[in-house]
Amino acid sequence: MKDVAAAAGVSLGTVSNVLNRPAVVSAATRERVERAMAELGFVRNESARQLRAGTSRALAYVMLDGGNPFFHDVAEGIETAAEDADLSLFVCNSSGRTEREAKHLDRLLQQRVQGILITPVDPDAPHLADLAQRGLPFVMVDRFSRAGGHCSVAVDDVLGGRIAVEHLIDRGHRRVAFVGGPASIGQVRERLQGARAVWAEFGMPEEDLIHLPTEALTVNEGRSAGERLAGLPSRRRPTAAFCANDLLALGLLQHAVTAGLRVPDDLAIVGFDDIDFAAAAAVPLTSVRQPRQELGRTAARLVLDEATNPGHVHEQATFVPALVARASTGTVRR
Amino acid sequence: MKDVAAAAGVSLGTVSNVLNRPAVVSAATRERVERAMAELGFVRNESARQLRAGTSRALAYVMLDGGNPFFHDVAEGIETAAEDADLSLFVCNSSGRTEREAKHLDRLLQQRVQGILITPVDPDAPHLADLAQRGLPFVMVDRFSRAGGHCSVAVDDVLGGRIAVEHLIDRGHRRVAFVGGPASIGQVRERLQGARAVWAEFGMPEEDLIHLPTEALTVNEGRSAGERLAGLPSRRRPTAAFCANDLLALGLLQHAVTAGLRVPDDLAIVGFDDIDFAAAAAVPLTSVRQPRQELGRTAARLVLDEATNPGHVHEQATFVPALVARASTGTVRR
DNA sequence: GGGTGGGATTGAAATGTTTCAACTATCCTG
DNA sequence: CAGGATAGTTGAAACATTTCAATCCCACCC
Repeated sequence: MKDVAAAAGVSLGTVSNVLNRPAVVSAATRERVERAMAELGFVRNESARQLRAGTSRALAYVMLDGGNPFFHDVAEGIETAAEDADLSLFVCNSSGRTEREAKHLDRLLQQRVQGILITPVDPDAPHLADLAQRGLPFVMVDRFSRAGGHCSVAVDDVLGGRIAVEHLIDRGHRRVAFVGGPASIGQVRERLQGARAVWAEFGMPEEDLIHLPTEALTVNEGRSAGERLAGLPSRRRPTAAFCANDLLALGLLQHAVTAGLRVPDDLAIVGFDDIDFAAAAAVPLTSVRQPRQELGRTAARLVLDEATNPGHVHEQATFVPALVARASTGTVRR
Repeated sequence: MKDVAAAAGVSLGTVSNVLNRPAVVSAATRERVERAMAELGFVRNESARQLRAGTSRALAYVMLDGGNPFFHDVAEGIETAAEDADLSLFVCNSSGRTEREAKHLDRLLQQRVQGILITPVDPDAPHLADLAQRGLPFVMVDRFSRAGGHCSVAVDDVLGGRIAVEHLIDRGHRRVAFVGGPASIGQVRERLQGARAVWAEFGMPEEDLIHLPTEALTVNEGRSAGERLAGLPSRRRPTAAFCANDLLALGLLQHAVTAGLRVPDDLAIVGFDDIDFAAAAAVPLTSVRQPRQELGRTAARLVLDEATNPGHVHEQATFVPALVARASTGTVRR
């Protein structure tokens, strides 16, 4: 800026005015300054601006699993909202590892981001409580914590579980597997809880809703669950599976097809999230849709409100999931 | 830092020493300062550090399509390398839109990142030339530009096209479709070029390698290509398709299966990239593998070399793609 | 007791912006 | 023509850190 000022024959303050309050400087000077900037290839130094401002013009989203398209879609939603507010978005990926998450948060704190959106590995981890108590605006995405003291955005997972299993009962299934784990993930617990609730309401025997636990919510784990499922004695073998997310469902689907099972006739499958690959699977996957972009946009809205509005009150936004029925549960069982 | 210094009864300089050269300060003072930092919840201000240092401790990757898992894997590779060098990585997504890419680059320039890795929308866009001429280290990932003046990292796409089509010829196919577009994407052109080269070398008639153009490299476009393919008169209809990437291949696969075609018997399919979903498809997809993480790691290595080593010379790293044969091309045609 | 060496600490400058009170020049009004 | 309003411009302070030359203090040696 000093060089620009010299080149244009004006003071530093004027250059700053051109940048920040163009209206107050005369057209002629403005033009001269702008030409000087172009000639010198001037680029504003963001760190100096930040230092002066005390905060960076950025939000951050720390996502749980970059390999899961679901989170990518959430990030898209956040990004559109951030763009509207003229903020940058830093996207970080904890890959499900607590220490990586902590490292990212640490860095973001040092960057003085305006707010943090996070889908945490563990919603009750102490480093999250630190954040809140530091007064940094933050919003939990797709998770709740017992603690409170912050906003959160998620769908009603219990309801999602109910919808999925009710759909299967509707289709005539009387023995159903719930595929998902580990139980440390709140989502998994709640989806299972919803599943069990409808199951009981329809008067089905408890032991006919079989829980096949997995170690993670990945395609690989879905395949391995498929193997275990195939290994069950045929009179105990479920005719349908409700998977805690679409990656599991895709893995299970793949195993089923390779093993020569017909989907949905031999095995019906319901996933969760409704990622784009679900519709694109060779047997298009019935899934419980979450409003992914909407989730992201709302989260961004909340964090911005917390950052700018002194009268902000924390809010737990809950969205309603919806069943998207496709071929993988297509036929009614006799 | 001022507060910390006051609390610990030392000068600013000493606090800085504790942070940056702990060895020079006596154990007792260090301990006192560290306690003060903990008590006050001190967090280093990154913008001030940057302002002083003149550059941020970060790299950036601007990817072309966040919805394509391929780029996510590349980003993972970059991130591991960045972590080793103790740098942050900013991941941005241009979503294939030039103006968004330009906006991201502009921001990154303002942030004074140490280097930029980019899979550009158009490798010859003027704003990329600007970068190079500004002296900012940057590396093109998965793309080449005619211009030179920078490093790049990619696989040999012509060879990839050769491998794919040779595999199909091997399997007995005599009429093959190439699915991909738009031609503005260098990758697409080169993969097609490789395909045509082997096709000619094996003495096949040119008109039996049919180009089905697409508007983008997405699952949806793959499906629509499937419709066009099914619409061909049966004596012109190919028995196999080589798709410019896996998303197209998955879309095509889905359409084929829904339309009642058997894969690979009625239609064999080869994709490109070997993303995780390829193996997980209901008919596991034969694909040309790119070393995705390796690509990212190498790109990061190159940009760091350019940033730190004054004797740096630009390098065009080329990797060799490999065929991963799976069920979608499983049987030899009579 | 004076001098030396070295470890520990300090103070000041520098980094590139933004902001705001103060200043100048110009024009208008009575 | 004095006085005041207005538009445009300026200068200095502040932001939080790092660096480095300078200083201080102490132990040790002759």
